Amino acid sequence: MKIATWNVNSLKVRLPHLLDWLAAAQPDVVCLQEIKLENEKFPKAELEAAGYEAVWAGQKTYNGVAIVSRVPLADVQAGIPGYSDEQRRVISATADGVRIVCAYVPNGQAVGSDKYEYKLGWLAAFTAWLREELARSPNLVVLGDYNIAPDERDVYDPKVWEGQVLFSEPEREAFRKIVGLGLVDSFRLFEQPERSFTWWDYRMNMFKRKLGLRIDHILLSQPLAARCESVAIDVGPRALERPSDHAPVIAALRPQTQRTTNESAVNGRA
DNA sequence: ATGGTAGAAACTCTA
Repeated sequence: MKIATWNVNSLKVRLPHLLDWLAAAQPDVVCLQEIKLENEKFPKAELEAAGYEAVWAGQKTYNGVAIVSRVPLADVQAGIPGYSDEQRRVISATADGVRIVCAYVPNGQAVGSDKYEYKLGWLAAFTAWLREELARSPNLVVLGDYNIAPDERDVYDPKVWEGQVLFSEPEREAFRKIVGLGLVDSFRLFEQPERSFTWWDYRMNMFKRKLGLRIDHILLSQPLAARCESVAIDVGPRALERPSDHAPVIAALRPQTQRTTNESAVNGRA
């Protein structure tokens, strides 16, 4: 199974990019963030025509998440149970025996701001819930826009970003706590190019200058990490006209029945 | 030190 995450920054604007990318990358599941549209305006028919079903939790103007899949989705749940939040940031479903949590972590705006406090409180609630979810579902993937660069390697200039929102120590500590539940940052299971990023500010030609952050992540439970054979950032869509400011990240998982030592190709489609 | 861009919406907020 190929599973991906992509903050599309408006699904209305980015639908052509998404449809092109589905055809090119052939993911089985794509988790979307910042769809920025009301539930009634979700492009269900367009995705169905491409062979994908979807579940979503949208709202007007801001936030909004969706899971798009060509594998049947079951047990859909929106939000963090017991955490009241008007902002649509989480949707979960099960596909092919894998429990999928699609998350859009708050941005936090600036260290010390009200939004930053909301981000840390949100992360605490998210983490407490994930602990239970992981106990219920050993095959768990928690993916999305975390709005946290966990390591110095994940920031184009750690000196510039030290103490700044997206890279501040409390945020990175919150990320480590999530990983500490027993999850793996799948991207780092494999050798990766230097300066691998998933987000580049629209301003100041940051993408062309290759100055970005790695803030979108695919965290896998141990059983899924054992099945993971590749993880990559696809910068292609970020280079298109009128792009999202984020690039998709895609992970390939071997089938559950296959031995982890088996080297036969299961990702034959490019 | 500021502003630079993009999206949605509506003259501003969020990222």
